[in-house]
Amino acid sequence: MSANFSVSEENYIKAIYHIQQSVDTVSTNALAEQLKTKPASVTDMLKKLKTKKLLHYEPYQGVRLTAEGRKLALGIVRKHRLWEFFLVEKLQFGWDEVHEVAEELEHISSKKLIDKLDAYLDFPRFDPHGDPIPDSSGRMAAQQQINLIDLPLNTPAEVCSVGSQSAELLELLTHKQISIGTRLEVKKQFGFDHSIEIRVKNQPAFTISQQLAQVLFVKRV
Amino acid sequence: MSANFSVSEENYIKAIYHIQQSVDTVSTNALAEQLKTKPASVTDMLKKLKTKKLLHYEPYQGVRLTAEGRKLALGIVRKHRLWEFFLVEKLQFGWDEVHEVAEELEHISSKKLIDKLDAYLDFPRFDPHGDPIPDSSGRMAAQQQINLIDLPLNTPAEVCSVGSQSAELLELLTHKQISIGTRLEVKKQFGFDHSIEIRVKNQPAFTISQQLAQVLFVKRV
DNA sequence: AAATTATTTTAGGCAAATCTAAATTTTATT
DNA sequence: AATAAAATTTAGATTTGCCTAAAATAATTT
Ligand SMILES: [Mn+2]
Ligand SMILES: [Mn+2]
Ligand SMILES: [Mn+2]
Ligand SMILES: [Mn+2]
Repeated sequence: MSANFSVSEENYIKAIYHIQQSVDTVSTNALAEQLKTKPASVTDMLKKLKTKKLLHYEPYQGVRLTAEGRKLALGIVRKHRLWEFFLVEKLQFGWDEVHEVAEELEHISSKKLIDKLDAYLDFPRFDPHGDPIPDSSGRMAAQQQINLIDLPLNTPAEVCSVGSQSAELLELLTHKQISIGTRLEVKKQFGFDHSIEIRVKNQPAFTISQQLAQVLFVKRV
Repeated sequence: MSANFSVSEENYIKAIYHIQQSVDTVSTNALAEQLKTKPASVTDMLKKLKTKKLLHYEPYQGVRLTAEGRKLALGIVRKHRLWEFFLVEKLQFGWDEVHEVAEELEHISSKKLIDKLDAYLDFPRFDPHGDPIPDSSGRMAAQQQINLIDLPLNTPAEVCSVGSQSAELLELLTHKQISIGTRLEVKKQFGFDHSIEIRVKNQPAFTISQQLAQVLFVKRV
């Protein structure tokens, strides 16, 4: 029961899982880009993971996780998000500095460890970026985040994650005084450049670009 | 600054450090046994670690850590013991089930993580087995444990670790009602078979074999 | 439909970490 | 000192995960 997979294999499975959230079938190139590796290396790994029955793969046809592959992916996502929660809630990390560390911690194999950590943290349902945490049987709450672009007018919402951690984005967010937890609503949408006008608390409304809105994720409050 | 070492390299460095606690220079065979690998593999790795200046090695001469190697070893030992403390104190693991998990956790690379964990745990000085935890600059308390064989007569002491976790040993300890934290003193030593008579609390004294005494470590209280 | 372009796979190679078997060196014993 | 035994190293393979360059296939454009 429950084989042991390498860090590389786990990273592939998790990446496929994430890409499958938006497309049905995952291409070799998409995986190579996500994993910062080359398409030829991806093909090699796909052949191996197929023999391990973690995914469906036919040459040139792209790839989809099997039920078993999805189960493995959910286990890794669970570990990743629980560790992120731990780092922020207990160790006082900032939400923008936990990802890389969790990228390593998610590969610690002990199931007992992660279940005890879950209990210690009091079974959190969302990680510091607002993403739902699968429970020990792989179930999780529906994604509550939507892109700021898709938030209807005059609907109060709260920023719960950002789609990038680049220094340039963080600089802009700092200047605009937007951070995780900021309450806002959209007052106007401009079709010409897809910029939107938002209002934070009772301050005067201001405009943000399409590019910025696209990396902001919010949930209704 | 501060290069990045593989899990394998780190395990070798830590093993050499531990063996050097009892002998000055570490043999290829001793390392192979400790790491459950073959002497030929050890030789390969020693050549590599030598080029990385972590140890002094001349063919057939055995091996000793350099200052840099020792520093790396202390960092790994620090991580191992802090994680063990975390697992026992926060996650309610038993002291006898933390070693394997810590064996993985000790290779998580973030220095910030380990320093924040240290602070969160309130800078513990000893791990659940009574072994001292190096601080962030590599300093640690002197080893306070001594072998039960070496405890003088009529000196109150407390069991703080056992030299093995075999099921057979644990069965015997359970039967004798000895566990981590048990207070005892040695009442008699028998030269013939090196068995010793000990007394736990106010119960009647009883005898334990040399083999058992040799795997029990205590500190004076 | 043919040609061009993009995607994906194959072929061949490399570095890390391991192994077995054979050769070498050191240590212990006669 | 010579021999036997033990420890260690070398030689040659293997597996994993990655790479580049070339070939094959699929998708798009003319
Ligand atoms: Mn990872
Ligand atoms: Mn997250
Ligand atoms: Mn280890
Ligand atoms: Mn310990």
